[in-house]
Amino acid sequence: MTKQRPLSSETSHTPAEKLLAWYDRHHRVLPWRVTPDDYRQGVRPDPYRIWLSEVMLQQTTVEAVKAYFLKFTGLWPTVQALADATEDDVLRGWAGLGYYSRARNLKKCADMIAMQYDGQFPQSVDGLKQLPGIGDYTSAAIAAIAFDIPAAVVDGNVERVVSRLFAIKTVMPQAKVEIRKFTEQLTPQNRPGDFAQAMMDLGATICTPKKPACILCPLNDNCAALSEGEPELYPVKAPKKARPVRYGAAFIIVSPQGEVYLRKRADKGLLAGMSEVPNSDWIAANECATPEHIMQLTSAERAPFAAQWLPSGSITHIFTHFELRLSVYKADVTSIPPSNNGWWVAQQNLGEEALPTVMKKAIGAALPDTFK
DNA sequence: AAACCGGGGAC
DNA sequence: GTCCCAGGTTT
Repeated sequence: MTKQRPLSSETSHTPAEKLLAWYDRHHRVLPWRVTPDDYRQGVRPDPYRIWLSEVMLQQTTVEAVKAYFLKFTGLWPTVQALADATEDDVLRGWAGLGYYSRARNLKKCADMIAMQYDGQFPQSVDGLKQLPGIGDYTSAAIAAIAFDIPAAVVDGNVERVVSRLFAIKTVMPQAKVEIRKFTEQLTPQNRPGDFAQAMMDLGATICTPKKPACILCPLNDNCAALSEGEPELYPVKAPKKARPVRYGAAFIIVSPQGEVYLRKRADKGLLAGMSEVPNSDWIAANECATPEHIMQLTSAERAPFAAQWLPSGSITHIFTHFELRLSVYKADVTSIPPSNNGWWVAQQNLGEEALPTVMKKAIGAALPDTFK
């Protein structure tokens, strides 16, 4: 009696089994990742490195994270080492990566693990989710990848893959509930960590937002969106709102020794706890704003004190929810009026400060050789 | 549910 | 220019 064979490429393998077989051949090699072969040899991921990578990867591309991950693990190889660092150390290390509350929560979390958890990460989704900076996605990702717990790991890649597999018509973010349910249904008991990473690799390399490579996809037989003919229509998203423009002025203050004057931003709100050059408030102007009004918003009259302010160009910087246009002014001074509680930094040492990109742009406009 | 919170790369 | 990236927190 011969065994019945399927007529098409459709087999009895589950989507998870097909995806894991694809992952064994096509997985990305990343600095924080244990390869499937190494995992079979008994190698296990370091929960500290998985946590660190997952926080860095929140809304941030793999390519951008690599260098920061290597820098952080070099400076702070363990969660205890990170707990022993200062918050300013961590913010300086994070400068340029964005979403700086991640760095502040990272430090808080390291302190908690060191002080209250005996240096060990909780080995459950619920336990992990109690920690600062660890939400639905990151708790599931650490549980799955570091501890091989069959948690449903749903990031932007998985949302795209699953919404296409099942041709989910519900608009985002309302569709997240359905997507989670389907992801739980897909997640296997065997190799859940590799399954989560495989879903993300599939979304990053095959099931891409535009022009997905469906011909190469191990799940193309299972994909309802491909059957419909336009997989790139998923996930369905609502139109986005326009980004308002804010205006202001930044002031590069230079000492006789060529140092630049910096100060520290408030510990809440935009760029919290980071360093800055003195600058005005950033005011939104609607489309009806007159050129005179914008001139006023970007004027040297908004400086923290009177000086010979030299117009030194302007910069534009895009934040998540507004666009910022700053006029930049420079002045050489011999002293700073009191109540400007900042500090002086030699120009060649500015790279070691916790300067967000917008501030590096402003300094670069007035002092072009600073960040070469 | 919506707003807030960076920066950069691909197109 | 647009989109979106291994999202979390706050309101």
